[in-house]
Amino acid sequence: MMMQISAAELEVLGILWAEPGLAASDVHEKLGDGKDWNIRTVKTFLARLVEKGAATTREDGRRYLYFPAIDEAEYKGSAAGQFVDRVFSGRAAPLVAHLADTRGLTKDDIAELEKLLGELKK
Amino acid sequence: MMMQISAAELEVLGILWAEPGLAASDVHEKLGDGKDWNIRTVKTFLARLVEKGAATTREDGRRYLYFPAIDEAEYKGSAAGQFVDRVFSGRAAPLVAHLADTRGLTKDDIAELEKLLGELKK
DNA sequence: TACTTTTGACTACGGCTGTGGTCAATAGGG
DNA sequence: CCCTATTGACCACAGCCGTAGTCAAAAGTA
Repeated sequence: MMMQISAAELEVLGILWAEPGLAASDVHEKLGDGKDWNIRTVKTFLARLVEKGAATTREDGRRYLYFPAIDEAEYKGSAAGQFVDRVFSGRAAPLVAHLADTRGLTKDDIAELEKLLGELKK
Repeated sequence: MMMQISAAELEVLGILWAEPGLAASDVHEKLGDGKDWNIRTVKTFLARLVEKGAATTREDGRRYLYFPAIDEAEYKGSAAGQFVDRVFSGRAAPLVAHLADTRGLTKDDIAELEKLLGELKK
């Protein structure tokens, strides 16, 4: 059973995956445009990630530096699995079909998927 | 902005998509093996789906028959979109790659995806 | 008719979530 | 040296979620 990480927490964890060892204020600054969370909100999410075992801290003087404690690829794979199970009864193809249908896939997406399929067939 | 439907509610809604016009007790009976929810729990989910506008009712004597009020394909497409945005920055290919990686794709999946890609390229 | 079952309506309740406030200690600026 | 800004620790609070319980009316059953 995979750790339960909320959307907001994942946003924060994503920043740590991209750049481990940030302080809370750094994470706050690196948030995307849409997310104008209060610094305390960011700290709450960091604290919850630590509680959940998804991140760890190292003391750095008066503050903490935060590091991811779970593997990005592993987490994403598991999340993807849960999602297809939940919504698409475990079938990957309908998922891609729906994506293609509602938002379209770029030429790049298609090329990348083809390459991937080529490798999988071996 | 898509309706927010929880995992448990979606399970119930899935039953209504497969067979619209069921009563609460019918839905209860049709639940998969793992889900041995109390009938009252099922009724709570049905009521919440109605509150959220994801299902509607028709009176049938003393009870209600429940019908989905949102389109299955549309919902799934939107859910898939939100998921890839949230976890994979909107890229479909890495999602499939992770699925392949952590759980493997069946020969059927691969064949289906290839067919799909063939159509998309046209 | 008297009892049991089913149904909808309403209520409960602890955990998770998003959002941030309060407080006290400390570090840095003037 | 004093004031302000920053930081962690702790707290709050409403809304959603999973999981039902209670109650009263109605339907079915002996």
